Amino acid sequence: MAKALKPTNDAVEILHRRTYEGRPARMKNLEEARANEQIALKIQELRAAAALTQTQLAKLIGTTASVICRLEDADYEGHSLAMLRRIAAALNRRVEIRFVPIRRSA
Amino acid sequence: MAKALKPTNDAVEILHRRTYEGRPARMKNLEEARANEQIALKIQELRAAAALTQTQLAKLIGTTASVICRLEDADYEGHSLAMLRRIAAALNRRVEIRFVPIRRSA
DNA sequence: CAGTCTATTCGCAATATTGCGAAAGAGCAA
DNA sequence: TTGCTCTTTCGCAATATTGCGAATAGACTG
Repeated sequence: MAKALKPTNDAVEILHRRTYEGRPARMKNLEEARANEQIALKIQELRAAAALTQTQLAKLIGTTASVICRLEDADYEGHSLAMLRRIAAALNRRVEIRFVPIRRSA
Repeated sequence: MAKALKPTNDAVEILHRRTYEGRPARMKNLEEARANEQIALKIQELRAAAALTQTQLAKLIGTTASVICRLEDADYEGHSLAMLRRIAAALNRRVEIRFVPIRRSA
């Protein structure tokens, strides 16, 4: 029968537990949801700053308004780098990606 | 600025030369290709900094080594936010996305 | 040399994202 | 009210990304 927590000095195993098993997936989803929300908001802001309607921006990047609307929905979870870049390019910007260290309090 | 070949120990510069020289097809989407390349490199760096093998990182995010290898390929064009976040989370980081204005001068 | 660990490439199925039209809601002005 | 513009939601097909094993190559050690 399996031990609840088998002894290990395998750093990978330990980190895996910490990341996926020991923790409710809720936290990760929360952070992700927040991030998605911010992306949606950012797209909205960029479009507004450029004084474009959803239809206009859609045409700029070669898609339709419903797609833009979906991207600006705070609950949308399907953001992709490809799409963000298309929008950025249309608005004369580039997508900068950084891996920022997280401070895990206690 | 001079674009003539000069001695360099800048890894990005070296990789850039190796990737683009003699491949005019790339010049079209140069910026995007370069961005993908930097992402690949960044993943490699993060993994190395964490002292992980591809297999170990793969297990951390619940996939296989071949997937990690693909992500670290400078020619890979399929980078997604979802995957970047999984990697970031495993390495105790978060993905920060910014739309930065493009300076086309000079 | 064999053995081990790591990295890379390939092919295809499974899943996720995008494309797109149609319909309807919201707001505003005449 | 009607008309107009913009936005939002829905469903499904088309495309893109991921999962994953197997095979290969490279580096290193004894």
